[in-house]
Amino acid sequence: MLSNRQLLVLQVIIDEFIHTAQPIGSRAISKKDEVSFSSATIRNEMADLEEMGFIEKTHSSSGRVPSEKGYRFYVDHLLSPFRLSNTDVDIISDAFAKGMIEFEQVVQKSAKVLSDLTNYTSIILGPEVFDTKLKQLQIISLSNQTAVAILVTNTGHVEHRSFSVPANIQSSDLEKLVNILNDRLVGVPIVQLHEKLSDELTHLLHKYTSDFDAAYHYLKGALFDQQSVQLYVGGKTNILMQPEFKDVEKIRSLYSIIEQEEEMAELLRSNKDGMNIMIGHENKIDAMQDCSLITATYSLGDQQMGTIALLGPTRMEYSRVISLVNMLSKQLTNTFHSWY
Amino acid sequence: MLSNRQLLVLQVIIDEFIHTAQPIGSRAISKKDEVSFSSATIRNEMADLEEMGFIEKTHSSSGRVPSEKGYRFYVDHLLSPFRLSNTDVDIISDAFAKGMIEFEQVVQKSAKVLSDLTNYTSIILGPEVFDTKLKQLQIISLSNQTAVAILVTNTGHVEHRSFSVPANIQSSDLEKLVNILNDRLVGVPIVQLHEKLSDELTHLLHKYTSDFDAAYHYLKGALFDQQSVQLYVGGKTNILMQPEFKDVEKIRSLYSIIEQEEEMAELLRSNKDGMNIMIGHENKIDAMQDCSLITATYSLGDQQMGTIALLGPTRMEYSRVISLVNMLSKQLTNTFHSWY
DNA sequence: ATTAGCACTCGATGACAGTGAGTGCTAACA
DNA sequence: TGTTAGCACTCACTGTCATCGAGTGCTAAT
Repeated sequence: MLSNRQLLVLQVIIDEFIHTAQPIGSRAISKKDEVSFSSATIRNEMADLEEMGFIEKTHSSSGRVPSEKGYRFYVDHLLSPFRLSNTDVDIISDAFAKGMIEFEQVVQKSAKVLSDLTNYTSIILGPEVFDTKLKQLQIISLSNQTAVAILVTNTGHVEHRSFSVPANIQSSDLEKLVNILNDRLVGVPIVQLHEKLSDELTHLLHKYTSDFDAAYHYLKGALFDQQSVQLYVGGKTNILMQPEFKDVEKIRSLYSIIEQEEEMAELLRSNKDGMNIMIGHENKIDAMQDCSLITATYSLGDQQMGTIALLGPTRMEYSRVISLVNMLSKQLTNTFHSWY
Repeated sequence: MLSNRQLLVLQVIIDEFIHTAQPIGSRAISKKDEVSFSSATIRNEMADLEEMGFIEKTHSSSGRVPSEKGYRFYVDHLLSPFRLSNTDVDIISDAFAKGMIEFEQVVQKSAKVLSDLTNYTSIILGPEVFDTKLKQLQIISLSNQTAVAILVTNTGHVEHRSFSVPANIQSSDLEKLVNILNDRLVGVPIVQLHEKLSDELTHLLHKYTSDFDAAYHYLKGALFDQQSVQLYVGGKTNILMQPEFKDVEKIRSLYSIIEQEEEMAELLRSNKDGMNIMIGHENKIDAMQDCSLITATYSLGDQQMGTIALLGPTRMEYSRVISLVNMLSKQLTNTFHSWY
């Protein structure tokens, strides 16, 4: 395979390019302390590395730039275990130090910390609701015609929705309905809630007046209309600071992808457990072909819960970034674990 | 002041520039149907208009471009009452047609519609809570150590916050506390809630065990910690489509302003009732000096409630945009009015 | 008062040469 | 045989120069 010297040269090229975003020439490499060969020797090695597809020229007499295959090799074989700086560790610890209780809060904070530390864009797929159970259902009348339905889960998640109450339904009817629903549904996993609500209760409700039917209809609409994906994005504008995105068109296409929450969620969900690194064209999505996407799952117990991701240019500070994503996913897992 | 012909020329220049974003030459103007003078005549008028500061050259032999003073004159004196197209009206009506009940929902939708229709960025300052009253307070225990506090207003707004319960507080204590609080606080305007909570209840609570003190402390923290500004932004990426923003640096500074919610809210709040148009340097904020900001207030009864704003380049389609902002603010006012 | 005509300005475009950072190759060397 | 010095070559980049054309301002004719 690759000689030690070739490994060294490749490593230097990628390390350097990651920081300067400029093609690297043989002379620059030979001047590095850890390299003790002349530029001519380096040139030979570089020609070989290019032939093998690990590096590329931008034009016939330019320095070399890592190819996607180069990056892939780099993350697979050349990454030395990276020690996060104390400040990095401190910042993350601090973020988790304050007693946070809500999923949303924790995840939001994580997204912010991750994007701030990396200057890339973080995307976190919020905790999926596999294990989440209904804690309480409430309906509060606001006026004769309006009411707000509130759903609380055992994880502290609160979902609410206002709806208009048809004239023929009394607020006392609603109360009764809610009582029945609470009796039957508290403790039911959220994912089964819709089903349970339909299956078990439809006939039960029919025992009572037909008003319940209408009420049920409205309530269902109120609670299950919007299946909201929990996607938290941090540092969206960090993309603008990367030199590879000085083209407004690129930025636009990337933003429009990120904003398609359903697709992004699907993309993140599709990753396997643990850490995943997608480099350039390994990403299916067109607008991401100049980007790398690093994902890691976090979990509650043995249930996978969500995904934490970082989106940046292929020229990414992989070693540090991987450690950060790793640490954050562990922190999330720990935090959630400590709650139950 | 300005002769009719000068008015005509100025109008043509601005109308044209708004659509092409290119400097306009005398020949182009003279070829317009509504203009029946030779290019030489136009040139003389343009020289005068320039001397008066309404138009500018980008270089010594270029066509003319409107100055900020020109835009100001245009919106003050040259805007013909604009009839919105049927599709525009339909889209807005449709958006409000579906029975929406929550402030958030309505405002969010408005922001989206406005930015979609204009291709600019809309910013809506959500309904301020002057008239909003507490409808109900709830505390739901999630586990021994955690609970979620839920606050519902008469406007259907739901605010919630999880918090950890100190070991020495029983969930029954919390229940009692909430009962007391509800007795005393339901119907109290949200703005006074904090004050009322401190003033009236502190001594009352002392009657009971000191545990209440701690519970009160936690509850207060849970409910009043974050005074969240309700700022809804729509079409943030529309900025990227404007030719005046092909410079990434400009985009960044603009985004960073928009993201400073507190400042933006303050800016929007500072506008007087009715419609306001700020052109270029009339905006205090540096990053907005190439932009125009159109704001309009919407209201509930005679209480001012919030502000709807549209941010675009100074080269803005003023006539249509003003009508749209106007219509939307009216729609918001109507909608909210119909609720009470 | 209007306009035709003309000299002038200046950004944009393309051709061209010079520069320099980089390469590949060859021949000399340890 | 692996390494390196040397050299010819490539090509992006920069600055200069001429050309072009859209536009102006001014003057003189109508």
